[in-house]
Amino acid sequence: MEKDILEIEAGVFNALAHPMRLMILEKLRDGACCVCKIIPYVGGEQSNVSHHLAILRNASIVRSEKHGLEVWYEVVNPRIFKLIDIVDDCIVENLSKSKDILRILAKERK
Amino acid sequence: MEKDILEIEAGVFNALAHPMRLMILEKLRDGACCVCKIIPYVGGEQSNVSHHLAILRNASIVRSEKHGLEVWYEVVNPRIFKLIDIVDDCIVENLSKSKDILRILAKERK
DNA sequence: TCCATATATGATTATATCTAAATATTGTCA
DNA sequence: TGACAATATTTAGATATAATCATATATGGA
Repeated sequence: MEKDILEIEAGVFNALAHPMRLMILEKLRDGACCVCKIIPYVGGEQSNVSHHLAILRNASIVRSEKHGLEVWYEVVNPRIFKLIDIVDDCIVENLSKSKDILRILAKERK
Repeated sequence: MEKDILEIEAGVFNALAHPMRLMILEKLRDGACCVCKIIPYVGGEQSNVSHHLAILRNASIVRSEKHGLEVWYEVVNPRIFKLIDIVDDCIVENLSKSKDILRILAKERK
């Protein structure tokens, strides 16, 4: 039971573990968006973008809706952005720490 | 430049995208812990656990320290738990929505 | 120094994922 | 109905990842 939850969690993280999919989500920060806008934004093959959209959809991170010929995607739960923001913060923190260390090392070498 | 950040972000999510690694992090919620305690907790081969620890370490999610024969691991930034908690919440939300839908469908079928 | 213990690393195999190209599906309009 | 546009799905080859087994390294003690 507990193990099932971990598998689902891992699935969500896995869906987020690709630069193109993160880029798609950035595009969706401002709200729902047509695939025809997403493709030029992320700059990839149509089939490849579609593939990654399907992965996000299967992980229940986004949902899609048809409007005539177009398909619009939107984020199911905006809290997903909180996740990305936290990771972003942590990365910036780590980077600035590394920078400090480099600076100290540089001084010591003088 | 922007693309580099997305790659690093994806790397962090990727490190979290495995049930055993999430389980290791659960074990580390209470603080630093010896590998010898982690192995029985997650219930896997020693070398396999060690591999997964290395993946978490390479992603700067955990760090290790030797104490005699033992190696102790701890989470670098406890905010990582916030990530897991948010995903957990979202999953629970989704599941309860699905449950509601199933209930409605069941009623309609009567 | 030699041995036992704790952990890490490397090699191998099976499996999953990526990209890109081709093909299929669906909706619109003439 | 037929042709076209937007998107999805399938497929194949290349690449990456996971689990396992065998081996290596480091430490503390006899």
